[in-house]
Amino acid sequence: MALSTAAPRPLIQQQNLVEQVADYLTQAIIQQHFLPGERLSEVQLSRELGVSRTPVREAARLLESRGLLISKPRRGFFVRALNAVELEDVFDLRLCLERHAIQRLVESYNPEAQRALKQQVDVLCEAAAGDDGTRRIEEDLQFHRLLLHYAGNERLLRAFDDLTHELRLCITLITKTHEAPDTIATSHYKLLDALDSGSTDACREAIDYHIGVARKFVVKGVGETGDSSDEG
Amino acid sequence: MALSTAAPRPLIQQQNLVEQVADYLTQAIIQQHFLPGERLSEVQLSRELGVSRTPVREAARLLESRGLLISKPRRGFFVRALNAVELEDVFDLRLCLERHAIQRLVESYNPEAQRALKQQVDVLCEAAAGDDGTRRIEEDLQFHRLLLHYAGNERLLRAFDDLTHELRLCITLITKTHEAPDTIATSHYKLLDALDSGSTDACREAIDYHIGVARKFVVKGVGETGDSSDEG
DNA sequence: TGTGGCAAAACTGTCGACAGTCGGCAATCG
DNA sequence: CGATTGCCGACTGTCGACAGTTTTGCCACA
Repeated sequence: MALSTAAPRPLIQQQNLVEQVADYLTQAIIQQHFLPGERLSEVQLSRELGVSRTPVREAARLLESRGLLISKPRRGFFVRALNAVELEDVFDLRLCLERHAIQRLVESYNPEAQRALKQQVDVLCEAAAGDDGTRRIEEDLQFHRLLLHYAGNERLLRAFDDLTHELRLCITLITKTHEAPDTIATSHYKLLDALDSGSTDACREAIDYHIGVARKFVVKGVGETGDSSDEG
Repeated sequence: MALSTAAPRPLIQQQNLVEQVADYLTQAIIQQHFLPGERLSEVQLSRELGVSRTPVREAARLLESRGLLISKPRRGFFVRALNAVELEDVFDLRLCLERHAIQRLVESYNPEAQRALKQQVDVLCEAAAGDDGTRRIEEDLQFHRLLLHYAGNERLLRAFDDLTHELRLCITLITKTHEAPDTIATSHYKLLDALDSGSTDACREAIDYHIGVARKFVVKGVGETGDSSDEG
């Protein structure tokens, strides 16, 4: 939210039906009101939301491009189900992006970035102490988003945002396996320390460890629930 | 091409209008039939292609998600114009992805991958000797796509494919500044040699050099034409 | 009781139409 | 003569409808 990239958008914008439907669907999927692999009926949704099928279709296409839905021709849209391999790939790509970002960032580290990141870690720690698991994840992601932002490559940030959509696909799972508050705190402060040190090696080591831990927790969680999907 | 502009009847074989329109638009944009920043009228396009606005809209949304078009609410779709900074970001992300891929690949390098890559370099060299600039680029990209493919991370490959769409946005520009055939050949063989050596450092050095050269050529080309776009 | 096939229902892909909105042009006012 | 306001055309966002396809439900038959 706070990441306004100098976008001079209209101050008052009536939100499209498409965006509203997309938000609704996204939340419904994240909160597992639609289970992985479940089919979404356009007509049923449009009746439910009181709009025509057109905005529903366009919203569904949008979510498909974000990796939340999968469309099969003449069959409709299905909630995407990530299996263990796909989730491993997601974390591998995340590692790839964040390694790059933190190394770019350490080259141009400045007080503004330092302050913003530190503040976000504080917010995150506060959230981590609370009960809202979803908020904990979101603040965590927001920290990493800031990291990517201050790396100074908008395209890199977009790639990361695309990834996080898929991460949110199993957010309820993550909330259950998320680390303890103190672990989160120390883990993120280590990243800040590495940045402060100015050492690219230290940064790389810190981000590798950080993402490695997250990966281990989440992938293990998926393995336990046996969440997988075959499509034919 | 496949979509004639005013054919009498079976304009389009009944498969998937959205994909066909998307292909048509993609080709038209790549071949600069629609110039960067140009506005695309839904009604005009639908009349031109002999379909209704619905498939056109969905195809345009698809191309928007690929970064080829930009939509402004109530204004329509515009051909995306990459400025120098955005193009630098694209190449920076490409470097990020390919560095990661080649280091993953060197860990699991096998004869199959080796053979496929070598064969593609041969194809590329053959294309490089010819006159078709677009094919040269496509074979080049195909080599790198294979590289990502054999790295064994499907999600990484998808991120790369997303990037290449944006690269194709200025493909006519790239054809003009593309390296000489012999440069291309030696450059790609160096990558193969690095992989054969099994050294991660050598691989990283090779890919850094490789992408650095490409970046320099393309960004310079954009700078010369002064291609930029501001949006309000 | 289990199976195969047929008919009905439901759904997606596509279409044309309507209404609200945006940008440009001209008439009006200072 | 320049700035402002109201109007007009064009276009997008949204809708309901139709046609072809897929799924479902049922019944006959082994």
